[in-house]
Amino acid sequence: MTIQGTGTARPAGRPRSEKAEKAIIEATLDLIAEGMGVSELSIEAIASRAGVGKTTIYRRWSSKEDLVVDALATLKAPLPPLAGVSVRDDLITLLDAMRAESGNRRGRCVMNIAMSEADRHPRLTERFVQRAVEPRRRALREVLERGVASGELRPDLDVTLAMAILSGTMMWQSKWGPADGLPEDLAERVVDVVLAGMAPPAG
Amino acid sequence: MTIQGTGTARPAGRPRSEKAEKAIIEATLDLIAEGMGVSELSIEAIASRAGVGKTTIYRRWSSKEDLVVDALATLKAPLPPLAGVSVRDDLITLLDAMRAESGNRRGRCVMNIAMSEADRHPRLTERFVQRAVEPRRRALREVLERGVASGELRPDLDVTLAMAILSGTMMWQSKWGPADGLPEDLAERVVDVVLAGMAPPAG
DNA sequence: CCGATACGCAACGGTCCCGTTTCGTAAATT
DNA sequence: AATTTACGAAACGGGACCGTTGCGTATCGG
Repeated sequence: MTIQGTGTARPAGRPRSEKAEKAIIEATLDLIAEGMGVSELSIEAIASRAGVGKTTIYRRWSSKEDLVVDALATLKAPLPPLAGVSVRDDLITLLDAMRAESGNRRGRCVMNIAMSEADRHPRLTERFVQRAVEPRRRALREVLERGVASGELRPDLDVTLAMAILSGTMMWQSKWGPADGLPEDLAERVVDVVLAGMAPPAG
Repeated sequence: MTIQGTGTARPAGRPRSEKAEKAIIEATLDLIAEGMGVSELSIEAIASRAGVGKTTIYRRWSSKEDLVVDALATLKAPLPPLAGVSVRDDLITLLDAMRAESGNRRGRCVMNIAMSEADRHPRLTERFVQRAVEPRRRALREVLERGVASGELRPDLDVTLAMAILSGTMMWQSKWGPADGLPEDLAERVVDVVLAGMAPPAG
Protein backbone atom coordinates (compact mmCIF):
# COMPACT_ATOMS: atom_id res chain seq x y z
CA MET A 1 0.00 0.00 0.00
CA THR A 2 1.69 3.12 -1.21
CA ILE A 3 -1.61 4.81 -1.23
CA GLN A 4 -2.71 7.56 1.02
CA GLY A 5 -4.60 6.56 4.05
CA THR A 6 -7.68 8.34 2.86
CA GLY A 7 -8.27 5.61 0.32
CA THR A 8 -8.15 7.86 -2.74
CA ALA A 9 -5.06 7.05 -4.80
CA ARG A 10 -3.16 10.22 -5.53
CA PRO A 11 -2.19 10.22 -9.22
CA ALA A 12 1.46 10.65 -10.08
CA GLY A 13 2.90 13.98 -11.03
CA ARG A 14 2.41 17.49 -9.83
CA PRO A 15 -1.01 18.01 -8.35
CA ARG A 16 -3.30 20.68 -9.66
CA SER A 17 -3.04 23.98 -7.93
CA GLU A 18 -6.03 24.79 -5.79
CA LYS A 19 -4.92 28.36 -5.76
CA ALA A 20 -5.19 28.57 -9.52
CA GLU A 21 -8.61 26.99 -9.44
CA LYS A 22 -9.82 29.49 -6.91
CA ALA A 23 -8.36 32.37 -8.87
CA ILE A 24 -10.14 31.20 -12.02
CA ILE A 25 -13.49 30.99 -10.32
CA GLU A 26 -13.00 34.31 -8.59
CA ALA A 27 -12.11 35.95 -11.88
CA THR A 28 -15.16 34.44 -13.53
CA LEU A 29 -17.47 35.69 -10.84
CA ASP A 30 -15.86 39.11 -10.86
CA LEU A 31 -16.42 39.50 -14.56
CA ILE A 32 -20.02 38.36 -14.31
CA ALA A 33 -20.61 40.67 -11.37
CA GLU A 34 -19.33 43.53 -13.48
CA GLY A 35 -22.19 42.94 -15.84
CA MET A 36 -20.51 40.75 -18.39
CA GLY A 37 -22.86 38.30 -20.01
CA VAL A 38 -21.93 34.69 -20.48
CA SER A 39 -21.73 35.20 -24.21
CA GLU A 40 -19.26 38.02 -23.90
CA LEU A 41 -17.23 36.26 -21.28
CA SER A 42 -13.98 35.13 -22.87
CA ILE A 43 -11.64 32.48 -21.61
CA GLU A 44 -8.74 34.74 -22.36
CA ALA A 45 -10.17 37.51 -20.21
CA ILE A 46 -10.73 35.08 -17.35
CA ALA A 47 -7.21 33.69 -17.66
CA SER A 48 -5.71 37.14 -17.77
CA ARG A 49 -7.69 38.36 -14.78
CA ALA A 50 -6.84 35.22 -12.82
CA GLY A 51 -3.14 35.41 -13.69
CA VAL A 52 -3.29 31.97 -15.21
CA GLY A 53 -2.58 30.33 -18.54
CA LYS A 54 -5.48 29.34 -20.75
CA THR A 55 -4.22 25.78 -20.57
CA THR A 56 -4.92 25.69 -16.87
CA ILE A 57 -8.55 26.53 -17.56
CA TYR A 58 -9.03 24.13 -20.45
CA ARG A 59 -7.47 21.35 -18.40
CA ARG A 60 -10.25 21.68 -15.85
CA TRP A 61 -13.34 22.66 -17.79
CA SER A 62 -14.26 21.58 -21.26
CA SER A 63 -16.68 24.39 -21.91
CA LYS A 64 -17.36 27.90 -20.78
CA GLU A 65 -20.77 26.88 -19.54
CA ASP A 66 -19.29 24.21 -17.29
CA LEU A 67 -16.97 26.76 -15.78
CA VAL A 68 -19.78 29.23 -15.20
CA VAL A 69 -21.95 26.58 -13.61
CA ASP A 70 -19.17 25.58 -11.24
CA ALA A 71 -18.42 29.19 -10.46
CA LEU A 72 -22.02 29.97 -9.65
CA ALA A 73 -22.27 26.80 -7.60
CA THR A 74 -19.70 28.20 -5.20
CA LEU A 75 -22.14 30.95 -4.42
CA LYS A 76 -24.00 28.90 -1.91
CA ALA A 77 -27.32 30.43 -1.25
CA PRO A 78 -27.33 30.44 2.51
CA LEU A 79 -31.03 30.56 3.03
CA PRO A 80 -31.66 32.57 6.15
CA PRO A 81 -33.00 30.57 9.06
CA LEU A 82 -36.67 31.20 9.54
CA ALA A 83 -38.00 31.87 12.98
CA GLY A 84 -41.19 30.11 12.08
CA VAL A 85 -43.20 32.18 14.49
CA SER A 86 -45.23 34.51 12.28
CA VAL A 87 -45.64 34.40 8.54
CA ARG A 88 -45.02 38.12 8.37
CA ASP A 89 -41.65 37.78 10.07
CA ASP A 90 -40.61 34.90 7.88
CA LEU A 91 -41.58 36.72 4.72
CA ILE A 92 -39.62 39.75 5.81
CA THR A 93 -36.63 37.52 6.54
CA LEU A 94 -36.77 35.95 3.09
CA LEU A 95 -37.30 39.20 1.23
CA ASP A 96 -34.62 40.94 3.22
CA ALA A 97 -32.19 38.22 2.24
CA MET A 98 -32.98 39.05 -1.37
CA ARG A 99 -32.42 42.72 -0.68
CA ALA A 100 -29.11 42.05 1.01
CA GLU A 101 -27.96 39.93 -1.89
CA SER A 102 -28.76 42.57 -4.44
CA GLY A 103 -26.36 44.86 -2.66
CA ASN A 104 -23.74 42.18 -2.42
CA ARG A 105 -21.08 42.17 -5.09
CA ARG A 106 -21.45 38.45 -5.67
CA GLY A 107 -25.17 38.39 -5.26
CA ARG A 108 -25.45 40.48 -8.38
CA CYS A 109 -23.97 37.56 -10.31
CA VAL A 110 -27.04 35.55 -9.64
CA MET A 111 -29.31 38.37 -10.67
CA ASN A 112 -27.41 39.19 -13.83
CA ILE A 113 -27.32 35.63 -14.99
CA ALA A 114 -30.93 34.99 -14.16
CA MET A 115 -32.08 38.10 -15.93
CA SER A 116 -29.99 38.00 -19.05
CA GLU A 117 -29.03 34.52 -19.96
CA ALA A 118 -32.23 32.62 -19.54
CA ASP A 119 -33.06 32.39 -23.23
CA ARG A 120 -29.61 32.00 -24.63
CA HIS A 121 -28.18 29.32 -22.40
CA PRO A 122 -31.01 26.99 -21.47
CA ARG A 123 -28.80 24.22 -20.13
CA LEU A 124 -26.87 26.58 -17.93
CA THR A 125 -30.08 28.17 -16.76
CA GLU A 126 -31.60 24.84 -15.94
CA ARG A 127 -28.77 23.81 -13.67
CA PHE A 128 -28.55 27.27 -12.22
CA VAL A 129 -32.24 27.41 -11.42
CA GLN A 130 -32.13 24.03 -9.79
CA ARG A 131 -29.20 25.03 -7.62
CA ALA A 132 -29.86 28.63 -6.71
CA VAL A 133 -33.44 29.54 -7.44
CA GLU A 134 -35.42 26.46 -6.52
CA PRO A 135 -34.42 26.29 -2.85
CA ARG A 136 -35.56 29.86 -2.27
CA ARG A 137 -38.71 29.32 -4.21
CA ARG A 138 -39.47 26.29 -2.10
CA ALA A 139 -38.83 28.16 1.13
CA LEU A 140 -41.11 30.98 0.07
CA ARG A 141 -43.84 28.58 -0.95
CA GLU A 142 -43.67 26.76 2.35
CA VAL A 143 -44.04 29.93 4.33
CA LEU A 144 -47.02 30.99 2.30
CA GLU A 145 -48.70 27.61 2.51
CA ARG A 146 -48.13 27.56 6.22
CA GLY A 147 -49.78 30.95 6.43
CA VAL A 148 -52.80 29.75 4.51
CA ALA A 149 -53.09 26.74 6.77
CA SER A 150 -52.69 28.75 9.94
CA GLY A 151 -55.17 31.40 8.90
CA GLU A 152 -52.59 34.14 8.79
CA LEU A 153 -53.27 34.40 5.06
CA ARG A 154 -56.49 34.25 3.10
CA PRO A 155 -57.69 30.68 2.65
CA ASP A 156 -58.27 31.26 -1.06
CA LEU A 157 -54.85 32.82 -1.68
CA ASP A 158 -53.21 31.86 -4.98
CA VAL A 159 -49.83 30.90 -3.55
CA THR A 160 -48.10 30.87 -6.92
CA LEU A 161 -49.34 34.33 -7.68
CA ALA A 162 -48.32 35.52 -4.25
CA MET A 163 -44.81 34.23 -4.90
CA ALA A 164 -44.66 36.16 -8.14
CA ILE A 165 -45.77 39.32 -6.40
CA LEU A 166 -43.20 39.07 -3.64
CA SER A 167 -40.27 37.94 -5.76
CA GLY A 168 -41.09 40.24 -8.63
CA THR A 169 -41.30 43.25 -6.39
CA MET A 170 -37.89 42.64 -4.88
CA MET A 171 -36.37 41.91 -8.25
CA TRP A 172 -37.80 45.09 -9.71
CA GLN A 173 -36.36 47.08 -6.84
CA SER A 174 -32.91 45.62 -7.15
CA LYS A 175 -32.88 46.29 -10.87
CA TRP A 176 -34.46 49.71 -11.11
CA GLY A 177 -34.55 50.89 -7.54
CA PRO A 178 -32.19 53.51 -6.16
CA ALA A 179 -28.68 52.89 -7.42
CA ASP A 180 -27.10 53.48 -4.04
CA GLY A 181 -28.59 50.46 -2.35
CA LEU A 182 -32.06 49.57 -1.21
CA PRO A 183 -33.40 50.97 2.06
CA GLU A 184 -33.04 48.65 5.00
CA ASP A 185 -36.72 48.57 5.80
CA LEU A 186 -37.75 47.77 2.24
CA ALA A 187 -38.65 44.15 2.88
CA GLU A 188 -40.79 45.07 5.83
CA ARG A 189 -42.64 47.75 3.88
CA VAL A 190 -43.23 45.45 0.94
CA VAL A 191 -44.57 42.68 3.12
CA ASP A 192 -46.85 45.01 5.02
CA VAL A 193 -48.34 46.55 1.90
CA VAL A 194 -48.81 43.19 0.27
CA LEU A 195 -50.36 41.67 3.35
CA ALA A 196 -52.71 44.54 4.10
CA GLY A 197 -53.46 45.45 0.50
CA MET A 198 -53.52 48.80 -1.17
CA ALA A 199 -57.21 49.33 -0.80
CA PRO A 200 -58.40 51.06 2.35
CA PRO A 201 -59.57 48.71 5.08
CA ALA A 202 -63.11 47.63 4.47
CA GLY A 203 -64.82 49.50 7.22
CA MET B 1 -37.89 77.08 -58.59
CA THR B 2 -36.89 73.61 -59.38
CA ILE B 3 -37.75 72.63 -55.89
CA GLN B 4 -40.55 70.40 -54.83
CA GLY B 5 -43.69 72.07 -53.70
CA THR B 6 -43.32 70.63 -50.22
CA GLY B 7 -40.63 73.15 -49.50
CA THR B 8 -37.89 70.64 -48.73
CA ALA B 9 -35.23 70.74 -51.42
CA ARG B 10 -34.65 67.26 -52.74
CA PRO B 11 -30.88 66.68 -53.01
CA ALA B 12 -29.49 65.56 -56.30
CA GLY B 13 -28.78 61.92 -57.03
CA ARG B 14 -30.57 58.73 -56.26
CA PRO B 15 -32.68 59.00 -53.14
CA ARG B 16 -32.23 56.60 -50.29
CA SER B 17 -34.39 53.54 -50.38
CA GLU B 18 -37.08 53.55 -47.76
CA LYS B 19 -37.52 49.86 -48.32
CA ALA B 20 -33.93 49.21 -47.33
CA GLU B 21 -34.30 51.35 -44.26
CA LYS B 22 -37.37 49.45 -43.17
CA ALA B 23 -35.69 46.13 -43.80
CA ILE B 24 -32.72 47.14 -41.67
CA ILE B 25 -34.89 48.15 -38.75
CA GLU B 26 -37.02 45.05 -39.06
CA ALA B 27 -33.95 42.86 -39.08
CA THR B 28 -32.57 44.63 -36.04
CA LEU B 29 -35.78 44.15 -34.10
CA ASP B 30 -36.03 40.54 -35.18
CA LEU B 31 -32.59 39.77 -33.87
CA ILE B 32 -33.23 41.53 -30.58
CA ALA B 33 -36.55 39.76 -30.22
CA GLU B 34 -34.74 36.47 -30.67
CA GLY B 35 -32.81 37.22 -27.53
CA MET B 36 -29.70 38.73 -29.00
CA GLY B 37 -28.14 41.34 -26.78
CA VAL B 38 -26.96 44.62 -28.14
CA SER B 39 -23.36 43.59 -27.55
CA GLU B 40 -23.71 40.44 -29.62
CA LEU B 41 -25.65 42.17 -32.33
CA SER B 42 -23.39 42.56 -35.34
CA ILE B 43 -23.83 44.91 -38.26
CA GLU B 44 -22.98 42.08 -40.61
CA ALA B 45 -25.76 39.93 -39.21
CA ILE B 46 -28.26 42.74 -39.56
CA ALA B 47 -27.18 43.47 -43.12
CA SER B 48 -27.35 39.84 -44.05
CA ARG B 49 -30.78 39.37 -42.50
CA ALA B 50 -32.06 42.55 -44.16
CA GLY B 51 -30.64 41.61 -47.56
CA VAL B 52 -28.63 44.79 -47.60
CA GLY B 53 -25.01 45.81 -47.95
CA LYS B 54 -23.18 46.99 -44.90
CA THR B 55 -22.57 50.28 -46.69
CA THR B 56 -26.26 50.99 -46.66
CA ILE B 57 -26.31 50.70 -42.90
CA TYR B 58 -23.19 52.73 -42.24
CA ARG B 59 -24.50 55.46 -44.53
CA ARG B 60 -27.49 55.95 -42.25
CA TRP B 61 -26.26 55.26 -38.76
CA SER B 62 -22.86 56.02 -37.35
CA SER B 63 -23.06 53.60 -34.46
CA LYS B 64 -24.84 50.44 -33.51
CA GLU B 65 -26.42 52.18 -30.56
CA ASP B 66 -27.95 54.82 -32.80
CA LEU B 67 -29.45 52.14 -34.97
CA VAL B 68 -30.86 50.28 -32.00
CA VAL B 69 -32.34 53.44 -30.55
CA ASP B 70 -34.06 54.26 -33.83
CA ALA B 71 -35.28 50.70 -34.17
CA LEU B 72 -36.74 50.67 -30.69
CA ALA B 73 -38.28 54.07 -31.29
CA THR B 74 -40.44 52.59 -34.04
CA LEU B 75 -42.03 50.41 -31.37
CA LYS B 76 -44.43 53.05 -30.26
CA ALA B 77 -45.84 52.16 -26.93
CA PRO B 78 -49.53 52.73 -27.55
CA LEU B 79 -50.61 53.28 -24.02
CA PRO B 80 -54.07 51.85 -23.67
CA PRO B 81 -56.79 54.43 -23.16
CA LEU B 82 -57.91 54.48 -19.58
CA ALA B 83 -61.58 54.57 -18.82
CA GLY B 84 -60.88 56.65 -15.76
CA VAL B 85 -63.89 55.32 -13.94
CA SER B 86 -62.45 53.07 -11.26
CA VAL B 87 -58.86 52.73 -10.22
CA ARG B 88 -59.22 48.99 -10.27
CA ASP B 89 -60.29 48.98 -13.92
CA ASP B 90 -57.51 51.31 -14.96
CA LEU B 91 -54.88 49.26 -13.18
CA ILE B 92 -56.15 46.14 -14.87
CA THR B 93 -56.03 47.91 -18.22
CA LEU B 94 -52.43 48.99 -17.69
CA LEU B 95 -51.24 45.64 -16.39
CA ASP B 96 -53.05 43.77 -19.11
CA ALA B 97 -51.27 45.89 -21.69
CA MET B 98 -48.01 44.71 -20.17
CA ARG B 99 -49.20 41.13 -20.32
CA ALA B 100 -50.20 41.46 -23.96
CA GLU B 101 -46.86 42.93 -24.86
CA SER B 102 -44.93 40.16 -23.23
CA GLY B 103 -46.65 37.77 -25.61
CA ASN B 104 -46.02 40.01 -28.56
CA ARG B 105 -43.02 39.24 -30.70
CA ARG B 106 -41.90 42.83 -30.74
CA GLY B 107 -42.89 43.55 -27.21
CA ARG B 108 -40.22 41.15 -26.08
CA CYS B 109 -37.65 43.48 -27.57
CA VAL B 110 -38.47 46.05 -24.96
CA MET B 111 -38.27 43.50 -22.20
CA ASN B 112 -35.02 41.97 -23.38
CA ILE B 113 -33.30 45.29 -23.72
CA ALA B 114 -34.59 46.61 -20.45
CA MET B 115 -33.53 43.52 -18.57
CA SER B 116 -30.15 42.84 -20.08
CA GLU B 117 -28.55 45.97 -21.34
CA ALA B 118 -29.17 48.43 -18.57
CA ASP B 119 -25.66 48.25 -17.12
CA ARG B 120 -23.70 47.91 -20.27
CA HIS B 121 -25.20 50.59 -22.45
CA PRO B 122 -26.17 53.45 -20.19
CA ARG B 123 -26.68 55.99 -22.96
CA LEU B 124 -28.89 53.67 -24.91
CA THR B 125 -30.79 52.78 -21.78
CA GLU B 126 -31.31 56.41 -20.91
CA ARG B 127 -32.92 57.25 -24.23
CA PHE B 128 -34.85 54.04 -24.21
CA VAL B 129 -36.22 54.59 -20.72
CA GLN B 130 -37.26 58.08 -21.60
CA ARG B 131 -39.08 56.94 -24.70
CA ALA B 132 -40.65 53.64 -23.69
CA VAL B 133 -40.61 53.26 -19.94
CA GLU B 134 -41.30 56.71 -18.63
CA PRO B 135 -44.73 57.21 -20.25
CA ARG B 136 -46.03 53.99 -18.75
CA ARG B 137 -44.53 54.77 -15.42
CA ARG B 138 -46.20 58.15 -15.45
CA ALA B 139 -49.56 56.67 -16.39
CA LEU B 140 -49.34 54.15 -13.59
CA ARG B 141 -48.37 56.78 -11.09
CA GLU B 142 -51.25 58.99 -12.10
CA VAL B 143 -53.76 56.24 -11.66
CA LEU B 144 -52.40 55.40 -8.23
CA GLU B 145 -52.32 59.02 -7.09
CA ARG B 146 -55.84 59.47 -8.32
CA GLY B 147 -56.83 56.46 -6.27
CA VAL B 148 -55.24 57.88 -3.16
CA ALA B 149 -57.00 61.19 -3.71
CA SER B 150 -60.37 59.60 -4.36
CA GLY B 151 -60.16 57.28 -1.40
CA GLU B 152 -60.11 54.16 -3.52
CA LEU B 153 -56.63 53.52 -2.16
CA ARG B 154 -55.19 53.93 1.29
CA PRO B 155 -54.34 57.55 2.03
CA ASP B 156 -50.92 56.55 3.35
CA LEU B 157 -50.05 54.38 0.36
CA ASP B 158 -46.43 54.58 -0.80
CA VAL B 159 -47.13 55.15 -4.49
CA THR B 160 -43.58 54.42 -5.58
CA LEU B 161 -43.62 51.14 -3.73
CA ALA B 162 -46.99 50.29 -5.20
CA MET B 163 -45.62 50.88 -8.67
CA ALA B 164 -42.74 48.51 -7.97
CA ILE B 165 -45.14 45.86 -6.75
CA LEU B 166 -47.39 46.06 -9.79
CA SER B 167 -44.69 46.38 -12.42
CA GLY B 168 -42.39 43.88 -10.81
CA THR B 169 -45.09 41.29 -10.57
CA MET B 170 -45.95 41.54 -14.25
CA MET B 171 -42.33 41.53 -15.25
CA TRP B 172 -41.64 38.48 -13.16
CA GLN B 173 -44.52 36.67 -14.77
CA SER B 174 -43.45 37.48 -18.30
CA LYS B 175 -39.94 36.33 -17.56
CA TRP B 176 -40.51 33.22 -15.51
CA GLY B 177 -44.18 32.54 -15.91
CA PRO B 178 -45.60 29.78 -18.09
CA ALA B 179 -43.72 29.66 -21.36
CA ASP B 180 -46.86 29.29 -23.41
CA GLY B 181 -48.24 32.71 -22.66
CA LEU B 182 -49.75 34.30 -19.62
CA PRO B 183 -53.38 33.61 -18.70
CA GLU B 184 -55.82 36.23 -19.89
CA ASP B 185 -57.13 37.02 -16.44
CA LEU B 186 -53.69 37.47 -14.93
CA ALA B 187 -53.86 41.25 -14.68
CA GLU B 188 -57.20 41.12 -12.98
CA ARG B 189 -56.04 38.55 -10.46
CA VAL B 190 -52.89 40.47 -9.67
CA VAL B 191 -54.77 43.71 -9.14
CA ASP B 192 -57.35 42.07 -6.93
CA VAL B 193 -54.79 40.38 -4.73
CA VAL B 194 -52.73 43.52 -4.43
CA LEU B 195 -55.73 45.69 -3.67
CA ALA B 196 -57.29 43.38 -1.14
CA GLY B 197 -54.06 42.11 0.38
CA MET B 198 -52.98 38.62 1.22
CA ALA B 199 -54.01 38.78 4.81
CA PRO B 200 -57.54 37.74 5.64
CA PRO B 201 -59.99 40.62 5.97
CA ALA B 202 -59.77 42.13 9.39
CA GLY B 203 -63.01 41.13 11.03
C1' DC C 1 17.52 11.07 -9.79
C1' DC C 2 13.50 9.90 -12.90
C1' DG C 3 9.11 9.81 -14.88
C1' DA C 4 4.81 12.09 -14.72
C1' DT C 5 1.90 15.83 -14.44
C1' DA C 6 0.79 20.93 -13.91
C1' DC C 7 2.31 25.41 -14.41
C1' DG C 8 2.65 30.14 -17.07
C1' DC C 9 3.74 31.80 -21.45
C1' DA C 10 3.88 32.42 -26.29
C1' DA C 11 2.68 31.14 -30.71
C1' DC C 12 -0.21 28.84 -34.04
C1' DG C 13 -4.12 28.67 -37.78
C1' DG C 14 -8.96 29.64 -37.92
C1' DT C 15 -13.28 32.30 -37.37
C1' DC C 16 -15.97 36.28 -36.73
C1' DC C 17 -16.67 40.94 -36.96
C1' DC C 18 -15.00 45.56 -37.50
C1' DG C 19 -15.15 49.95 -40.46
C1' DT C 20 -13.50 51.25 -45.11
C1' DT C 21 -12.85 51.03 -49.97
C1' DT C 22 -13.70 49.65 -54.64
C1' DC C 23 -16.65 48.08 -58.23
C1' DG C 24 -20.36 47.92 -61.51
C1' DT C 25 -25.10 49.17 -61.61
C1' DA C 26 -29.53 51.80 -60.60
C1' DA C 27 -32.23 55.94 -60.04
C1' DA C 28 -32.75 60.57 -59.39
C1' DT C 29 -31.73 65.88 -61.01
C1' DT C 30 -30.07 69.27 -64.47
C1' DA D 1 -26.69 63.00 -72.02
C1' DA D 2 -24.12 64.32 -67.90
C1' DT D 3 -23.88 64.42 -63.11
C1' DT D 4 -24.77 62.93 -58.65
C1' DT D 5 -25.93 59.94 -55.16
C1' DA D 6 -27.44 55.14 -53.49
C1' DC D 7 -27.37 50.40 -54.13
C1' DG D 8 -25.53 45.31 -53.30
C1' DA D 9 -21.45 42.67 -53.39
C1' DA D 10 -16.89 41.74 -52.53
C1' DA D 11 -12.50 42.48 -50.69
C1' DC D 12 -9.40 44.77 -47.64
C1' DG D 13 -6.24 45.13 -43.18
C1' DG D 14 -6.93 44.83 -38.35
C1' DG D 15 -8.44 43.09 -33.95
C1' DA D 16 -10.42 39.79 -30.56
C1' DC D 17 -10.96 34.99 -29.25
C1' DC D 18 -11.08 30.46 -30.26
C1' DG D 19 -9.00 25.76 -28.95
C1' DT D 20 -4.44 23.59 -29.53
C1' DT D 21 0.46 22.94 -29.25
C1' DG D 22 5.21 23.41 -27.79
C1' DC D 23 8.37 25.32 -24.45
C1' DG D 24 11.01 25.62 -20.22
C1' DT D 25 10.10 25.31 -15.38
C1' DA D 26 8.00 23.59 -11.03
C1' DT D 27 6.35 19.92 -8.04
C1' DC D 28 4.77 15.62 -6.98
C1' DG D 29 5.66 9.99 -6.24
C1' DG D 30 8.90 6.30 -6.45
